[in-house]
Amino acid sequence: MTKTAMPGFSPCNNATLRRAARKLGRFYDDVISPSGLKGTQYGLLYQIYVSNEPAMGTIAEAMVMDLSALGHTLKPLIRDGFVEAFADKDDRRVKRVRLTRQGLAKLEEATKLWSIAQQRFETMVGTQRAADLRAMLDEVAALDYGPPEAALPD
Amino acid sequence: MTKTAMPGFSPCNNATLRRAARKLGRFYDDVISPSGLKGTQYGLLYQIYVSNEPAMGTIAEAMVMDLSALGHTLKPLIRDGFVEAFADKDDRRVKRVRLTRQGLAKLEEATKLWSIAQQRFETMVGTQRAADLRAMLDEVAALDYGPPEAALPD
DNA sequence: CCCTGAAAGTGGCATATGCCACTAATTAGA
DNA sequence: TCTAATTAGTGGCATATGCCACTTTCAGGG
Repeated sequence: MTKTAMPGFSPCNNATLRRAARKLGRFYDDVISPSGLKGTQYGLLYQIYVSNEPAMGTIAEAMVMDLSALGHTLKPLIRDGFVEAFADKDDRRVKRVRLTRQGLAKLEEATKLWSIAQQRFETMVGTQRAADLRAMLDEVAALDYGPPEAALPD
Repeated sequence: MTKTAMPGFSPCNNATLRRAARKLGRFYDDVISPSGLKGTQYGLLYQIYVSNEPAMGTIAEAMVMDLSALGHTLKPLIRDGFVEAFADKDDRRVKRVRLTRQGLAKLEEATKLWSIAQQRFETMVGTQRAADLRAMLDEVAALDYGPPEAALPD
């Protein structure tokens, strides 16, 4: 087996994770594309859908995403009328978001496609192994890479 | 435990993978940042380093990355003098790349930082579990999501 | 040797993500 | 109550990634 025939096989956990993310992302994107949404956008609409008119910070936290990055990612979805934002009534600093009627319709349309991708993937790696993988990834996403220095209790 | 205290827990393999990639990416980025490189750039320099004056297409394949995306990502590294490109002598369509003296020095500098991140991560999740995770991710990156339609043999 | 089709990159355009510097709105204090 | 510190977002800037339309080279078939 020539080394050029296989992936990079770097021992770096980060590089390996990104490599897999690129590949899987393209797969989901391809399958979901007929809806006009990217995989990431589908995930964002879904997160908003399952939340209760969440504040931006809440979504960012749930998605383990930078708040400003979320704001950027949200723009095209708002521009296309799938999501609408409004100020919180008790704290005007807080901006909440919700799906529009179109957004909900688009989410439902995309969910059918997502199911195909999801199922195809799970058929290939096995439902149980996929669940194990997600569990491991959830753990990674929840890790607390303690503060670089200081910030110790008391 | 309030639900806002944990990640989104989406059943979507793609969303879960991206979520973990964002978190881990930031961790490695933070630790490697003193070198001035991002985690992705470190990975790219490393890949070039372990290859033999690879053609762009070869790197793209090894990293399971789009060729044009690789070209874009390579620009800042060439601009900063860490990588240099040159045409293949037998096929002028092919562009090969290699690390410059500075690039090699920067890679060595960054590798020390990378080791810290790598070790901190593995201490948290366990060396064996990290290896298992990478194996699973390498498998995902190597999957063949057969052609959408047609393209069947004969 | 000329023409056609495949192969390798480039550039433009759009989304994905982060960090940093700021602004606006709240809350904690004196 | 007026001010300092904190919290939630925004905008700008830079990298990360992809897709598509081209341009340049090669490899073949006549």
